[in-house]
Amino acid sequence: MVTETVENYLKAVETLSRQGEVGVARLAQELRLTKGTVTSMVQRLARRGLLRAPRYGSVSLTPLGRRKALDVLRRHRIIECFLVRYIGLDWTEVHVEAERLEHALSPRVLNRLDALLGHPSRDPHGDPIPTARGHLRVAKDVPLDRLATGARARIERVMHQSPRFLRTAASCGLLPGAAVVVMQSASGASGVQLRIGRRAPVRVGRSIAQRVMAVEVEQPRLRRRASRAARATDRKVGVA
Amino acid sequence: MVTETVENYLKAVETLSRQGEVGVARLAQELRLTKGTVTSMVQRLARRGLLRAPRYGSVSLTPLGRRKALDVLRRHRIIECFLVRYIGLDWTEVHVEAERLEHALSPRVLNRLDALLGHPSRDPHGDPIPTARGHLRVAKDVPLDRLATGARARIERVMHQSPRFLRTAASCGLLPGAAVVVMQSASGASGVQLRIGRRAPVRVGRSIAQRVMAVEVEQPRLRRRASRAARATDRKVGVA
DNA sequence: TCAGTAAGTTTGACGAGTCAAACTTTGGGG
DNA sequence: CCCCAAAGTTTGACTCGTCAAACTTACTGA
Repeated sequence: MVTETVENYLKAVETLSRQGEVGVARLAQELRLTKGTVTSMVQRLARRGLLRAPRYGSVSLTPLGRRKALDVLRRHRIIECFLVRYIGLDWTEVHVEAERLEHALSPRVLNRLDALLGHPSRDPHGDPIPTARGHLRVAKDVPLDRLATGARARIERVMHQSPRFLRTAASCGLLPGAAVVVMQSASGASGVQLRIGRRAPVRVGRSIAQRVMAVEVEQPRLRRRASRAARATDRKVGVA
Repeated sequence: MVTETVENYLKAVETLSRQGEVGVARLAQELRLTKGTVTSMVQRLARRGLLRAPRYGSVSLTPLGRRKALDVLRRHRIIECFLVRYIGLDWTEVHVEAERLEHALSPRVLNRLDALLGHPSRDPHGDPIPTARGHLRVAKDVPLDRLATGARARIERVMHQSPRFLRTAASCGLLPGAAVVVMQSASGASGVQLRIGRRAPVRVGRSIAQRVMAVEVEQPRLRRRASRAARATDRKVGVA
């Protein structure tokens, strides 16, 4: 039987492994447990064939474990969609709710939700939803602070769970789907200067720019007044 | 912290106590645990002030415990409504789904659901929904096998969790809201003969008749042929 | 090369929740 | 009045998930 706890470990390994090696310390931090706890749990899960845990090495999912992890992730993200669209929760707040509900959702209810939502491919944060057969589309987006000056891009994902963070991002227009133009690319610790949609340019701090993912767009849409240099002195919408 | 397990114990005590004394054996049967397990858990809950557990006596809820029990019940029943109305599950099947989800529902989501549903007062089985302030309307309905011949009544509740049972009841028209006329009251082990809605009369077995609750109705709706065979003789059920 | 530190593991302990099996109490029928 | 079955309790054991603290390993940089 896969308990809630086990599901959380698998989910954590899956998500962390998209950003590098997954060590015990990293997992412990993510799950808010001690290293010792994680070591022993990870060893048990390895014995159960859900993940690989080479001694002193990086933890990784077995095909079985990955399957189950994507299953949880699918439930999580579908619930997020549902909470936003039908229950009317704000997208900045759904994560924690989904975290609780994801473990209590039967396949039957999940399928109905999925159908009701029209089989969405992304959750409200822009993260891709694994398919029912356990396939997860790999995103090829890039954090804002890796975009060059002049680049035009579309926001794909805002990768953070904290409502605080998400509200900040949302308040300056950084939400999935938004069009941005890089006025001044990231350098040093100073962040990026962006024009987001039709708003006046804003400076976005590193901590945010690293967590907001975008894809470049060649044809932004036809514009007549291409140059609108420094009209941005008022309107201090958001800083970070 | 009130765990899922604790919630289930409290809910069981609450529901069982509406049908008599709540002993350890009864609880154990309901929760599908051994008597020993229940004894020890019940003692712990008593220590925590959630219920009273006199040695060798009947278990009962303290005000605090009752409050929490009704809270769970409220979540359970609101979810049932929701699953039927929005998710499109059949009312005969929602119980088990609600059983899982009830523990994962935050107050915030619960309130949204409640509002979305228009603050329903009954769940799909006809059971009353406790209010947000912890008040539960006492039903004054009566099982079908206590109705006299000639009685006209409205089905209020179908008190069973099993989809099998509920489908059987539903298939002969016994669902909350249905109008029935007792053609022949229950006697011995032979059940009741009923006319349900406009259907042809059916005989309903004891096991079902005991679990389907109804309230008598004086004016069934205007009828022209007021006088009929066996009417005034056996009205021993009426409240007045 | 090697010391210091970060990462990982082990150990011993604990609470929750459970069972099986032995034991005790209660209450009703002969 | 006594006995016995049903109800309730106790005991000892187990798994899961967790922690703190001691310990080991691996890596980094001086």
